[in-house]
Amino acid sequence: MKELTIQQKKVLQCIKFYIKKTGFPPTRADICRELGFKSPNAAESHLRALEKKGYITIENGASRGINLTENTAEKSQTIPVIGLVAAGSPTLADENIEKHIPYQESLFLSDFDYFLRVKGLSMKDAGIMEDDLVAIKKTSEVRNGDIVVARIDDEVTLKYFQSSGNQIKLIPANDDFDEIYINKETEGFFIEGKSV
Amino acid sequence: MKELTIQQKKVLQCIKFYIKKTGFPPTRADICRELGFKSPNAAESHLRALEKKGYITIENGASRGINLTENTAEKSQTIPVIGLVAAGSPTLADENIEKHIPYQESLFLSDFDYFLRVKGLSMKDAGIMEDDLVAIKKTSEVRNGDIVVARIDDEVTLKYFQSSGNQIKLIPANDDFDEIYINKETEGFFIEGKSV
DNA sequence: ATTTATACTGTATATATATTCAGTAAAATT
DNA sequence: AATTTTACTGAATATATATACAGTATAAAT
Repeated sequence: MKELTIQQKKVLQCIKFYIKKTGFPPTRADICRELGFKSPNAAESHLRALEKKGYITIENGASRGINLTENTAEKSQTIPVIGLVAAGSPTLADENIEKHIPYQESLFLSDFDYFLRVKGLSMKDAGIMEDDLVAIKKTSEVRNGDIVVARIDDEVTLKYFQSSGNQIKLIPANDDFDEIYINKETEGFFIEGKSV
Repeated sequence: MKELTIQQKKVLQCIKFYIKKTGFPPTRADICRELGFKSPNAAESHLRALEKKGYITIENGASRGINLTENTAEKSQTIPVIGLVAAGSPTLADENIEKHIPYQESLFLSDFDYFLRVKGLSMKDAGIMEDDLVAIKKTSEVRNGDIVVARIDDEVTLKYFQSSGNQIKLIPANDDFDEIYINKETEGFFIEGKSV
């Protein structure tokens, strides 16, 4: 497939993002708003270029008639892989990223932000073994029973989440490990995300 | 979530189908065309009902501003599971369906039509073991190297596909089994689908 | 018994939207 | 050196689209 220019890539990303956010494609005006163009024709021209290069199809006459071609929709993106080590990780800071791996967006539409490489066997009874990759979504909205990435100061662990009142229980899926009890308000305690 | 009426379900299905087909949501007029309504207000009313019941959100003023809510988009559907047995299966006829299993549409967007439960170990070197489920897409467009569901008269097997001219080779992934040679035009020979 | 929800047809309209035309200017290609 | 592509602004417009209003009729809920 023909290479895109930087601007064209921006427009394509803008379309993808807009669809992800709203559920439907943007209008010319929407693209202008997102990218700071002052004329709808700026968007129009880029769309026609993207169409010509085979990244999208445009239904003529239809509003929001933009369709990502199969190739574009499934265009492999990359997702960072982060190692679960004791001190301070995971963060998405560059120095913690093991590598980026390509993935088929269509296969993993349930959205997540990164893969966590598991160290240790504290979740082995949940089928999560050493060096497994767990898809993590960054969120602090977790429910009882969720497998969460919890940070206590500089230590980060993967555990089942169980909350009752102000008391939070972090439960490993391995009898050889102990449960952790912690208060919601504890300084330095934070839910980084959950497994999806 | 509040129950939908039959008509409302039809409209919701229509929206899902339209999005799958075109990549963007339908207009009121599109829905009317699909479902045979003669007034755009018929679609409008149904949309407002679907919105009220929480199945969609509508961006006011925007064209095609329909968004399936998370619950609706990920609404578990069911996929049939078919046992791979010698005589005549798999077909989607009711009597051959083991059961329907719910699945998260978002997790398996690469579309397929049914799961095939594998009997025997003829594909073991491809990592497909007895009782594994293989996702099958009904198609006769297959390429060399695809794992296909091939039917010869009443016998159905899962094999690698290799074609040269009119000659087709069906190759098992297990040295204990023999390759099958067959002519494209052979009566009773048919490619049912391929593994995805 | 009255209200509300469902399920439409039919008409009308403001506006959201695609799309064309006329330019300008720089960069890339031929 | 001439042409094409990229990358826009700015204005104009036909039409695609949402949406309100006026009805009709049946079923369900209160």
